[in-house]
Amino acid sequence: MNIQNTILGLLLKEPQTGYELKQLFDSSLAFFSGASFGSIYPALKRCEKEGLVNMEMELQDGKPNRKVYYITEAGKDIFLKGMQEELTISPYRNEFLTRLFFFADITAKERTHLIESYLNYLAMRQEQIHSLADFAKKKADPYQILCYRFGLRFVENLIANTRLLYKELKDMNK
Amino acid sequence: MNIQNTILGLLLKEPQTGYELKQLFDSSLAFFSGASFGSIYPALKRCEKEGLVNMEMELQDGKPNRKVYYITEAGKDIFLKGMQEELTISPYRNEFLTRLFFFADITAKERTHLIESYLNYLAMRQEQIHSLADFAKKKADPYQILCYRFGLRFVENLIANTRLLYKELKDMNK
DNA sequence: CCGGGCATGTAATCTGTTACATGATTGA
DNA sequence: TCAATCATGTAACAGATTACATGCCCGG
Repeated sequence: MNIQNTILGLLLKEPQTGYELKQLFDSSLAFFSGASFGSIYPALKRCEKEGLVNMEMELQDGKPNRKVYYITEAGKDIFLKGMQEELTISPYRNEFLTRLFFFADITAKERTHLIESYLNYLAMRQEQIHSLADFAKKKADPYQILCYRFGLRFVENLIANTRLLYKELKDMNK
Repeated sequence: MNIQNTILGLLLKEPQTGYELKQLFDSSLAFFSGASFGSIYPALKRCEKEGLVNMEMELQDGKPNRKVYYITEAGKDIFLKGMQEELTISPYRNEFLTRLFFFADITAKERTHLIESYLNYLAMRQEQIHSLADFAKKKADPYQILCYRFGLRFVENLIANTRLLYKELKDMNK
């Protein structure tokens, strides 16, 4: 699922502006997706040109006008096709594991620091998901709640795994 | 860590050709990294131009000549700088979780199929790591063994998590 | 005789981010 | 007064992949 199809999926739930889509990418979707304005706005224009969405301008005073995008039947078709395609996972690059692979080349202090940085990062990710509890309770559909719970367990597992690694590292020097 | 620095790290352990580096990316590093020839060969050329590696041609008959690359002191410096930089994790896109977020839009059959596909994928990943057992026992340094063990637990957790998700999904229809 | 392994490389393409540009309002 | 929020957009760049091009040897 590229950004375009993810946007179509979001518009299927509710018509939105590019700005609001960005906020969704930064909150509800932040754990497993993301997008910058530089990719959202061009994608919306492309979709409009191809008839996948319609745009309606909402005039505002004081603030810039809002361009609200609605998905079309053609857009829905494209989105569903993407959802039904065989699942192909593009090889994902894990920065932490790559560095761990080369731990022999740095000092003990640097090793410790890297693991602690990673644990800090994971704590931040965990908070990020926890902050979605409200969304999960109020606006999420049952499957999005599964998604939320899956994410929670995923981070918990990662943290436990990293702590174990930390322990193993310490035990090596005994 | 971009591909260039990963290559430098590998050359620090042992001088290699681009072809051999590709094999490493496809085996030992496959779980958390990856690279195509189209990125490896240009990276090696760039490194040579910048004095980060030296090249020695090994003439072969029957087969094409091998270009063996050796890391230089300058190359080692660059690699270590990369290792010592603050850990920054670029937001990673999870194809499966993205689709799960939109499960409400597809049929029950398609939902089941997607989860099963993901479990198949994870089983493949698990096999991929298991196939490194020999490497871990013979050629890996102690930290690479930690990396290997971390990876094993990571997939195991993911599989358990996905099975739980599967169960939760089934329980929804009761 | 054909596919796969060995071995190198380039060009076109893709998909996205970062940085820049604009500009009004609101709250600390 | 200064930063943040609302709101849209473009241009330059980055970092890779895919497909193509070459060519010999070996085993089934």
